[in-house]
Amino acid sequence: MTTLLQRAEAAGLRMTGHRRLVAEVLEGGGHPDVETVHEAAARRDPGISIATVYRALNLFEEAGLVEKREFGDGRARWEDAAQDHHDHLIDVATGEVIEFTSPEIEELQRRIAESLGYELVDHRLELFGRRRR
Amino acid sequence: MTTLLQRAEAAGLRMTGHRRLVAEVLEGGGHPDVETVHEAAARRDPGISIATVYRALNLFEEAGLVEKREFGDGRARWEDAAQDHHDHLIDVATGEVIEFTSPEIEELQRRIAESLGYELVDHRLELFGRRRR
DNA sequence: GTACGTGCAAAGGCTTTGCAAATGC
DNA sequence: GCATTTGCAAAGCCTTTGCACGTAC
Repeated sequence: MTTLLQRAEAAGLRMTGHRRLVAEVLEGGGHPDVETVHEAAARRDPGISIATVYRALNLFEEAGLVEKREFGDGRARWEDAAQDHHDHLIDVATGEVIEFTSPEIEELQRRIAESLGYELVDHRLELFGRRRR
Repeated sequence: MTTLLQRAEAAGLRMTGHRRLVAEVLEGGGHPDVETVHEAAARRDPGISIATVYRALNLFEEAGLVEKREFGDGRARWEDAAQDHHDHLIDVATGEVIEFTSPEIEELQRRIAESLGYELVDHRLELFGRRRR
């Protein structure tokens, strides 16, 4: 299992201290927004600016190493793209994000796109739910 | 079949001339962004400001009459909520938005949420595709 | 030494908002 | 008349960017 850092180096990116920090934060998992990534990185190197975090995230995204998500609250969330593909369920009460996978849904989506005359290149699926008591 | 205007009145909203214009534009269908709604409304009454369009759309949304969509390009798109529920396929080459419905996917989503211990309250599904030749 | 990375502050894009004037009922 | 709506411009929020300075190799 390769780390984000290893994949970034394999992609030919120059991995400076700051970029390493951002990569390590993302490896911590979750779906942090930019500010959260910045705070976590700044805990280890207070010198890192938020502009650098933005630039690093965009750089990683262009290289296909991380994924940008929009959950509808106006700011982007980021996650390591190394993991298997998954979708998200957002707890409407707490904002908690739960990951899940469903080969069935993936296949159904592909078939729907096809029936409309399209080749599926990407998709976005978010469920919003309320925890059952 | 009720119009957006009729539903807005039924909801107790004061439907001024400007709000009527915004409602009529949305009834024209499609997935217009705010600027597009404003342009269309201003064609009929050049006096309407974009602030009023924003306020009308948010008002309608709070009343559950229209839906706000985010397709990842940074601006919101709006549509009349009267129609049957549907999802969207976005043509990655042209940005064209195609609506579709799939009871199978709806049901699958409900079951997935349930298996995670959640009651599904909403969802968002967008497919991104490339037209097949 | 040259290209690249970074901090800072300014600017950009979309959206909201404070305020005074206009409008609806 | 009085509350609500509206236009305008300013401000807010997230994100990007210009520029000068630092750093990597």
